[in-house]
Amino acid sequence: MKITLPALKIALSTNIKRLRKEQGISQEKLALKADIDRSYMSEVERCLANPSIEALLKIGNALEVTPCELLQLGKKRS
Amino acid sequence: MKITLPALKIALSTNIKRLRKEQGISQEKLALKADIDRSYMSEVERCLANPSIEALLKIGNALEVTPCELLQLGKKRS
DNA sequence: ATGTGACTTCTAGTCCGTA
DNA sequence: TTACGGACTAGAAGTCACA
Repeated sequence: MKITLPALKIALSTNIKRLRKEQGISQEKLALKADIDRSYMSEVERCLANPSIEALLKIGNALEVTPCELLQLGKKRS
Repeated sequence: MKITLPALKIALSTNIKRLRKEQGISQEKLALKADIDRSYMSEVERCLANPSIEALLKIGNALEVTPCELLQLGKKRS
């Protein structure tokens, strides 16, 4: 079944928030580490942005996960 | 270790080409199915584009895989 | 069937501020 | 510390033509 864009954005947002909090860092610190703007990071977490794979990669590297993991949806069985 | 943007693009390109050929469809047909431009699809496969997660989603849906699978790097062990 | 160039439009992404 | 706004610039994405 097809995934929707909102669902994907929510998955991304959830994953970022979870990983960020696990590492105990603020949105701003993460943005700094990922070398992207803090207001844009905020938009990503609020599901307002539509980031490129480059942005995804930067965030992933800052959180030490693959871009793929950032997009992982809440697990489902086939 | 950090992933580089070129590496990610190559992974994406490779995955798209592989899946597309498995399904025996042309770049053009895939572009049509994904509702994106044929020339843009060509750029993605040649690692020239930096697609958004929306574009990723469209291509993934057309190929019936998750966006996550499209970004999967050539398997490596931890 | 695909690559590529030239061009346009729109949005990704930055930078600044305020609450 | 985060949400949210406006104004701006860089680059994603669409269209068309041609090799």
